[in-house]
Amino acid sequence: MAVTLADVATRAGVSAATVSRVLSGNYPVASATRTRVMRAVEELQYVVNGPASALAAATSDLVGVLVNDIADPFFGIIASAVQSEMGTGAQGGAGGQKLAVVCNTGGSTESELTYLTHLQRQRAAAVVLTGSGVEDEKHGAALASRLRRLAAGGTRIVLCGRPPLAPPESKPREEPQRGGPGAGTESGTGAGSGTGNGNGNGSGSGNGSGSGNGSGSGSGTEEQATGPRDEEHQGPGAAGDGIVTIAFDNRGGSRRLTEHLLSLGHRSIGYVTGPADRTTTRDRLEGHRLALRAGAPELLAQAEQFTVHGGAYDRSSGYDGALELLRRVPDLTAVLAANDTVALGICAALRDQGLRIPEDVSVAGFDDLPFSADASPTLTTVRIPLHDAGARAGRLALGRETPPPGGVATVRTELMARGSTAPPSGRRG
Amino acid sequence: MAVTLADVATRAGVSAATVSRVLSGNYPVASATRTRVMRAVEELQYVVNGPASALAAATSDLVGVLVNDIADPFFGIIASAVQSEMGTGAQGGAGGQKLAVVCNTGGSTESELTYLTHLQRQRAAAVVLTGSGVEDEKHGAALASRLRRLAAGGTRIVLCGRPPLAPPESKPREEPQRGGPGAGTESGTGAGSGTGNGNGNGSGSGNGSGSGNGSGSGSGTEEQATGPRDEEHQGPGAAGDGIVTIAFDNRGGSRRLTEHLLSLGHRSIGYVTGPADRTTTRDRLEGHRLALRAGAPELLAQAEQFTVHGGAYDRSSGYDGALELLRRVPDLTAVLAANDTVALGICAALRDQGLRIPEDVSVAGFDDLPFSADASPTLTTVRIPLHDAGARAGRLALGRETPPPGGVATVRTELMARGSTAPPSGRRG
DNA sequence: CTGTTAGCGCATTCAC
DNA sequence: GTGAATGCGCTAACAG
Repeated sequence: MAVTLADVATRAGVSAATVSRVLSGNYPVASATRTRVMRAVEELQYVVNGPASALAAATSDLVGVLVNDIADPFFGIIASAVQSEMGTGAQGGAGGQKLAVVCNTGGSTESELTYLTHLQRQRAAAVVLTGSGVEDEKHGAALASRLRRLAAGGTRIVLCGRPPLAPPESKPREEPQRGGPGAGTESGTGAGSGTGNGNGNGSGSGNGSGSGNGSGSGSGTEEQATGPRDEEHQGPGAAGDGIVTIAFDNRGGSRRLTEHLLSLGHRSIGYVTGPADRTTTRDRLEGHRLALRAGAPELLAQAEQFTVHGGAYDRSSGYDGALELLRRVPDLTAVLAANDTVALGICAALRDQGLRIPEDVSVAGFDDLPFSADASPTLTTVRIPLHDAGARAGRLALGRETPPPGGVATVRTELMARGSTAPPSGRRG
Repeated sequence: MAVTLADVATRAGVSAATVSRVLSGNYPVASATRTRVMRAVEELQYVVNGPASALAAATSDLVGVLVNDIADPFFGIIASAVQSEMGTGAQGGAGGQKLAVVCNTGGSTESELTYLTHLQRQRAAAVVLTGSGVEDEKHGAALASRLRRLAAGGTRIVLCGRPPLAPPESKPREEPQRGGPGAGTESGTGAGSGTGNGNGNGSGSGNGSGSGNGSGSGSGTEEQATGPRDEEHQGPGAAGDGIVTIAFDNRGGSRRLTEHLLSLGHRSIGYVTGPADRTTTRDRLEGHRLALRAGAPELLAQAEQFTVHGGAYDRSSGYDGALELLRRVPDLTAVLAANDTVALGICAALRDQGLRIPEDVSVAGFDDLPFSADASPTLTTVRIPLHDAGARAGRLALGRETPPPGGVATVRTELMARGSTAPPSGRRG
């Protein structure tokens, strides 16, 4: 059915072994025969049989990039960046080329596992998981074990945009995804939940670097291992298993965003979250609550009433959420969105209700996707260096960059204050 | 290094063949042994070796989806739809599962070819090429030959969102990508058209089908082969080589859009195109010109002055293009964009110039991406059923749907008249 | 229904 | 430098 190595060999008057050597390039071959072989390859339009090659060599050139929603530019940008790093193989020839393929899980845990299985079947060279993970204990365990098995099999694993894996054996108690016990992760999930009030952050005292971290939030720091430095030698999911992660400082960014609103004078701030069980959703909400606790603790009591749990990171989630918020809190002066896309939906809903942005209500998103700067009004949001993060993930996947200490790096996020936020101004008559 | 079929076999006390049979599922096996094998698989955490399997079976479960820009929702939506069709294998088990992976070419021809090579290496089950193709004669030939070779090797090829391949030997003269000379189906396009006005329809006389070509070459019709029915048995790229294509009626949609503007009273209409060498760019521009020819022929003379050739399908292309247009034509009353993203850039530029939309200048996009309906003002555009088209492409790729007659189907596009277009109104004082 | 026997196409030892 | 073996892990005929 197809031309094989042997065909090329006969055509070139050499042995199959020689052809193989010429093709792989990493072996001394007389330039005379080399050209002869190359010519035969050309003439026969020979294309290596991947499976056979992979079987014999026990390696593949596939690099999988898992994304939650391929129609969302957030992932597109990351995936594109990852892939941009693949082309530049060390070898000039087609030798070191890796094939970056993106797999769309749609945010489904089963789909995620299925893709991982496929990738494992193909003996993928690396796998990059992007975006928020699902906070399900069972899935978390299944995912972690499969990932570790993959890593053990030689596949490089990179987490990009989600927290590091929970440690293997440490009996997970309440915070499957989070760091060790010491980590004052009050917040962990919890925060998100109810008013989370009362509880002055467990970590309280001991800054516990962990999440709680009232203060400047250590999160902002680039290149810093997320794991509690002061506790063990290496944080959770540390280099031990070779799985490296590039986390986003969602919490810190979210916190700064709310501080921005607070400083503008807002005291009636709504929040439309992302899907309930996602790490990103939780982190951003936590950041918001942290800012409230620090800057306007009196708002914490009713926090839950000002929070609508959106079902997805999409436009309609924002649209419906805004409507619901308006119903609950007629005198709302600002709304925070799970991300930029949700923010756009919120804007649409507000406009449909005859409200002006930002005169009547301020709106802010998260991510700073390209369209945010062009929206009308321009959207205040939190910028995540998605491209840089993706590119780094790509390099890490290729082993072209040394992993950060502890196996975890957190990229900084930046507040982008733009036209959609302004001081509240005693709305409508 | 890894557990193999043989390991599972011994563990289960059966032969490797039996294990293989239960795993592939398509063979009678005693349910007793089946469960025994399954248990062994579980216990050993066995995962099939893809390369070995593919080598032995001479088939793979990979389906490649090539896109020009993964960060663009246009492609994300199509890719997502394609992939949504993969899951539902006929078999209940993990048997029929195909792995849809998307490959980001970045619009580069070399990259496109490279990915195709990789996919050919992997003996992909199918390949779906989405979005506009590059109008380069040399590349077109290289691409066509590689595609045909792939098809010959058993890989199903589906073109989605681009015109069918040019016929193999027919010496391409001026229109490498286009159908035969006879193609007179103009009606297609015009038909749906709004005002359906006079429609001079160039086809009348000369109809050179070529670029200038008044004649539209039947884009509009759904399910109709693009190729000239009346000429040969099958049009270009017809089922002959097994390559099936789902084309978008870009020309017809664009034409209707311009007719909409014309009927609103606009006579000073600018156009910011997409990249110069793309089929989509050309088709949309042609539709625009067709509408002008039919509805306002006097504008044709200066058409080129009203046209800015954008460098990409992105925001900045629109921003810069609008500025340039304003410079050339101060009294511009409307601007058409290559697509929605470009339109947003145009809107931003206009606003930055103190112009109101649509009071001062009307703007329209193309594609009707999700954000277009939420833009402010809501964006007039042309809707392409991207999801449906992608899903169909997916089914075709899996062989789960019979190809359209002639191997080519054209999906209809629909004018979405919204808030960004209005009658011109003697702008600014 | 299940075990045996052959390769699938290529990358590697080894000899020469 | 190059050719001749060997086996990667699995599937697909054949037997039984």
